[in-house]
Formats: sequence, C-alpha cells, structure tokens
Amino acid sequence: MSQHRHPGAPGRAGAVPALPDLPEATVARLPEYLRALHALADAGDETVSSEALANAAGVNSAKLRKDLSHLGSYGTRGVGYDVALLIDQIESVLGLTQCRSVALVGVGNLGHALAGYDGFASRGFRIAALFDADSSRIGEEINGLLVRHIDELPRVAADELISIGVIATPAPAAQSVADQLVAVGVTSILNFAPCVLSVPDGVDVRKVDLAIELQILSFHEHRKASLTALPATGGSALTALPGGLTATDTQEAIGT
Amino acid sequence: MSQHRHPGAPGRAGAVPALPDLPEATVARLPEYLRALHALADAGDETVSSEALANAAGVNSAKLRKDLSHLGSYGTRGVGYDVALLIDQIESVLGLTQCRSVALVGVGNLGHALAGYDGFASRGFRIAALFDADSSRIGEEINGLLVRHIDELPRVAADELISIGVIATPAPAAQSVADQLVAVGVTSILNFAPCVLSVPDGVDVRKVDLAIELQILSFHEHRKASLTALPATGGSALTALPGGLTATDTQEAIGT
DNA sequence: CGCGATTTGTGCACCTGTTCACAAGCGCCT
DNA sequence: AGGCGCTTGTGAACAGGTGCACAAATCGCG
Repeated sequence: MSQHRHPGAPGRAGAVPALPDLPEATVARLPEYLRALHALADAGDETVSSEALANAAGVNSAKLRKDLSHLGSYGTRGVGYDVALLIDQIESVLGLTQCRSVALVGVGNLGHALAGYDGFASRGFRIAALFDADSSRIGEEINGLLVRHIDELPRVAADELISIGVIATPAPAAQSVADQLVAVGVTSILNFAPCVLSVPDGVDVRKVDLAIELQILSFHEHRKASLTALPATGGSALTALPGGLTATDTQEAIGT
Repeated sequence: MSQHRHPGAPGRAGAVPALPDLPEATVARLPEYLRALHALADAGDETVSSEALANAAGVNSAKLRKDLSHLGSYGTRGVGYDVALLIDQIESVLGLTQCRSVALVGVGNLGHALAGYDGFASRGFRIAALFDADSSRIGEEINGLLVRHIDELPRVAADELISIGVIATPAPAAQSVADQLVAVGVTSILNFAPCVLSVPDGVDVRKVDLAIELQILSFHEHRKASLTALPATGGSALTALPGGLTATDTQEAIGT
C-alpha cells in the first residue's frame, strides 16, 4: 500500500521520487544486502532469489522480501531479483550514489586503524581529513593524509562539504569534539568513544563500543556455562556467585 | 527463545538457581549502564536515581527501571539505587566477575588497533594471544604480546581457556578462522570481517562492520537532504525554524 | 506517629518488527 | 494456448520492546 512504480520504466539513479519512511531495522540491513549483492555480482550472477540472497546476508527470506518491498523494489516472480538493478536501487536509497566525505577526529590507536581501513574507500566513503588535539601528532601523515589540529576543522569544513564525522578520541574529549563537528554543520556522527554524546535535534549519532560487544558475548558465555551445569543430577555444583543473585529471582516466582 | 516451560506443571522446580532468560535488548544495554555506574562511582556518588542513571546512559528512565527489575535488582524506593551494589549485580549477571581471555586473530590494520586498545583490559578482558596467517607478521610483538601463527591456536587454547575469539582478518579468511576457533572450543566470536559466518548451534557470533555504520548514517544524511529540498508535506510546518525541530526524530541506539 | 515528598516497580496500551502462509504473477514446457 | 512449477509481494497473526501512568514503598520531618 505504498507508492507503486511502473516496472520497465527505469529512470535514472539519483532521481529518487520519495522515501517517506523506511523502517529503521530495514535500513540497518540494507548495507548487508548490498555487500552480499556485490559478492554475487563479482561471481557473475545476474539474478538471485530471495532465498539465496537472504542466505548470503544471514537473514530470513521473508524478512528480506519485506525489506525490499519497502523500498518498492522490483523482483520478477518466478525468477528472482536482478542483481545489478538491485545494487543500484539500494545504493540510491542509501545515498551512496555520491561519494561522501568523512572527517576523522582522533588518530590514536583506533583512529590510526580507521584511517588506514580500506573498507571505507571501497564502499564509497572518502576520508577527507584527519584531526587530533595532541600537538605531537600534528603533521604526521597517515595513508597519504595529513593530521591537522582540531582547531583547523572550521577552515577545512568550509573548504569541502563533510558528510559524516567520526570520533575516535578518548571519552573525555568526545563531547567537545562532537560540539565542534556540529558547529561546522556536520549532522551525522559515528562515535567510537565510550560515552554518551548530547547533540541537537536533527543530528544523528551512532555509537560503536567495542568493549560492549565483548560484554554482551560474555553474558552469553556465562549463561551457557550455567546451563551446562544445570541438568546434572543434584545441580548444587553451581558455584555461589559473589553478587548473590542466586534465589533472588522475585519476578513471577513460579508459574503456577 | 527455544525454551518454553509449562505453567501449571512445574512442581519440581524448587530453587531455581539463576535467571536463564533476560530480554536481549536489556542485555545489550547493561554494559552501558555499567559504564555509567563506574563513572558515578569514580565521582564518589553512593546512590543514584533511575532518572539520573538513565540520563547518563542515554536511555529512558522507565526503560532503565524495567531493565533493572528484570534482573531482580534492588533499588530503594524514595532513594534510588546503591551504585556499588548495582555494579556488582550487573557484573555478576554479565559474567564479568572472572577475567575473560580473548584470542585475537588478524593483526592487520584493525587487529593492531584492537591489540593496543586499553578499553578491553579496563573492563575485565585480557587479550591472551595474537594470531595471524601472514608469516611476515609472525614474531612481531604488539603491546607486549607475541604474534603467533594461526596453526598454533590449538596448542595455545589447550594451554589456557579462551572465552572469546575476535576475528579481524580480511573477509576471505574469516570463515576458516571461525572454523578453527570453533574447533578448539570457542563458543563466542566477535567478527569484524565484512562477511557472514556460519557456525554450529550454540556458538554466538556478533558482527561489527564499520562500513555498515557509515552507510546507515549516509542514509539518514540522504533523507535529511531530501527533506530540506522538498516542500513540507501537510502544511503544518508553518514556521521555518532553522533548528528543524519539526523533523521526526529517528535517533536510536544500536540493536543487532 | 503520621504525613508528604520522592522514587521504584509494574500493569497496560501502543508500536515496531518478525514470521507465516498464501494469492498473484511470471516463465517454461507441452 | 494452457497448464505447471517457481518466486515474489503482502495481509495477518505473532512476538518483543517501549513508554505512560500509577500504586507501593521508603525516608525525613514536624
């Protein structure tokens, strides 16, 4: 029940009519589909079924079809999806038809790696400038890019349009950096610092915390370990945890 | 997910040791609460209200209270939560009471940064070993750790228990590395390679793809750009406020 | 000792996202 | 041409998560 478009009337990419609302969960999966599609294209495939593509992207096929239907995608019933066409579609929706410039702030351990990460360039992102506050790092050249002082951000931003700012500084510096990025008009920030950023409305922040991912995995490890100990006879082998969470489960007690 | 117990026919349950099921969304937020709590503890605070803690963690206070109630936490009505106690509680649930050993495979650009990232050690994770397949990298020392050949993984794994494997290799090598990790008993994997891993049941995989994060931000940039170019719909946008506070907020946290 | 201020814990309604199941459409074969 | 098998697209049920609003509980104070 959304806008339907005539098949067989391929307009030109970039002339996207309107994308009013696209579920956030769908948006988060589109890049994964895109990666899988590129792999298929490299392998020479011209069409792909939802089942095969879903498999390559690690999702359910029904989910994939619904995702693609949301962006008014064109598959052919009985055949599948045209790989090249779908790539164009998704790239157009994601706004990847233009190369986007990224400003990276903080060239410490992680920032250094990000500056040299070729996965960005290969997917249409260009690191336009590197910044740091540590004067000992200014002037260093990483991957052909000069490290500038953060104070030069306004001048560089005026020079060329910056689509996205990446923060790879220590946590205490992150908020200040975010403020400076917002001040020069950046409205999308990828934050690697382990802290919460406060930004004005209209600015999008995504956070990636490597330690958090490990902690989530730790929980599942912990859970699995308890489960293996559980089914044994006389399961008292469970070691008493210092937190004392044993038997404190007051919720719902026991379903009667 | 899979386990469903029958209400009305337990009888035998008696003393249920731990709380096996905890909403996944809650688990994903606990580390964030933990970080905020540590910051509060460092600042000397002894108690904290749900409102304050939620603010520090960037979530809704009702959500935080519900999350904490899920793990049977004890706050004091009229007062708030005991910071130290809550830290113990969450760390216990996440299984962080023991120091977990991490094996990192792939010491390229990103792996190098991860090996030197101090955010791991500070949160209870110890990088136990570094591996790579590139013989030119074997023997290199990073942050006091020797880079070993991936073939030595079984021997090292036999030596000390590895809780989590981190894959920071190029995509083509990732599946093979995952297989080798699984073969030595690793049941939790953090994958930085841009590809889907297939692993047996019982093995948890979390994926972090830096380029995907940028592409999601790119979408929002694209959308914001189209919105400003298009006339407002429905005509309710009578005031052209520069802040653009009429935009429907879509800011959301991660959620895999 | 009771009262009010404060804050937690939670029932409930809402909303987003997922999954199932099937009709509709397409190509191919006879 | 017509039927048949295959695949998409989607309505509808389902599951899970979110946020409101309020009762219950606790502290401090007069």
